Amino acid sequence: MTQSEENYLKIIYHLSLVFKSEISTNAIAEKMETKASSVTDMLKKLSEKELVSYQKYQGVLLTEKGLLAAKMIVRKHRLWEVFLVEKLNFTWDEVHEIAEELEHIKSEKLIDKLDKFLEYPSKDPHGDPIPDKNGLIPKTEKQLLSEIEINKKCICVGVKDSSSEFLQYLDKQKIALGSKITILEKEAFDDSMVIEIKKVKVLISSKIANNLFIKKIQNE
Amino acid sequence: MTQSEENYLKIIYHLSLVFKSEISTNAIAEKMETKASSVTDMLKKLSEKELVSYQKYQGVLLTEKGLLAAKMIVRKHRLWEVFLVEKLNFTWDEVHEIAEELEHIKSEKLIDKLDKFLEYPSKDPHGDPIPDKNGLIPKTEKQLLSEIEINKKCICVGVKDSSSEFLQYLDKQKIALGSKITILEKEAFDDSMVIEIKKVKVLISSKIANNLFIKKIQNE
DNA sequence: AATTTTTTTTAGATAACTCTAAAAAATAAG
DNA sequence: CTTATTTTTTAGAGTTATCTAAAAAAAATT
Repeated sequence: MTQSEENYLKIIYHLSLVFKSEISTNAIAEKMETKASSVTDMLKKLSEKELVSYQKYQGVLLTEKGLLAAKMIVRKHRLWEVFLVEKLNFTWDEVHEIAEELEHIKSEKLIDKLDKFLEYPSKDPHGDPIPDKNGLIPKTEKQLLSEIEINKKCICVGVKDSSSEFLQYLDKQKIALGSKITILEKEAFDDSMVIEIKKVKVLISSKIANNLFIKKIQNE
Repeated sequence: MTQSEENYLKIIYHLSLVFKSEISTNAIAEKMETKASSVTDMLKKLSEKELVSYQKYQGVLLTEKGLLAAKMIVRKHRLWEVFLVEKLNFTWDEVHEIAEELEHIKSEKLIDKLDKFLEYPSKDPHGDPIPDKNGLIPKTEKQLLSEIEINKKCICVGVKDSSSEFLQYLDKQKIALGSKITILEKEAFDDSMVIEIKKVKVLISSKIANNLFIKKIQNE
């Protein structure tokens, strides 16, 4: 499988988690930052290899085989991210691009040994789950901060947007995975909120609240 | 720089360590397992980029710029090999192919952090020196086992051939980097020798003796 | 239901890297 | 020093992945 094929598969996979039905040519083109005609060519190729089921003008779905292949790429990407942060001391906003390259290294043994070296992590530095070698993905209940009621306590478990800008903003506000957050106020007009984190009150816009995954703390 | 360009540069570099003068098109083609015509095309391209100085029919030499670029690829390759052996517990005969892929990952910061993580190793798992970030290569005096006189004691410091077959043969004979070797007998007829290693006598063919680098032990 | 707009596909072209076959240059041999 | 051999380059073609522009199909609008 070429690097390009792997990139397409991965993007189709991510899109299919959002839109449960067929993925359109244009949706793929936009994510890949390429032209629809290029996508059509690639879809034919992936279809030949039985990695996707593709009907002209109808979009694509991953086959079983394609789904597993996509999960293995995601597994590699996220394991490398853990390595970069945990072992090489990269910050969480720096690792995505490097992992985009590392995820294409072809050696199952390498990934299994890396997994062991990292002590079988279940989440990457952004809180996203790491598929195991059979493609099984650890389920975690998580909600967007924007969905939580006032006065609730919760814990930050992931980010929806993992762009450097957003991650660096979180760093600045001292919000990290594992941080405890209490919602003090909600402003209905613009959906902003005031939260308390490490004894400090912080104003959070709706855009931020819509990109931060949290888990409610039980028994509180 | 593309992966292909990097591979050519690296091979020209390795060849230029053996043949000190211009490297021929055919020599490169053989090492790259490709056709001479493909090499000619690439040499023109590398020449355009001022990575090699190339005169039609006269072979190539690396420029300063090309030499440094080649050394950086070698640096990456060898650092990744150390990582694979030291951290992921690969054996020394398994790491070459994986490092061939890893060496093309483009991030200077990654390599510097990897270097630090590995505590700035000066040699890879086969005893080859690792260029530092400026391209400086730690010099080590080493000789082939075949060049050593009878009754001398020496220490194994590297391999000339790093094919899996040779490395696995060495493993079988319990010969590793750092092993102490004493030459007990030399047979002039076929240049074979008997050595003692870990109290065991082993017959070594001339082919083996010509591919094992050793350093004489001083004061003995 | 017909028309307009959007989406998707096809057709043809380009760039990087490779190949085969033929031509040109360099080297070796008689 | 002329001829034969080897080496290297050129010319033309194939592959993969991309693009633009035009055609075809699907979806939306009047």
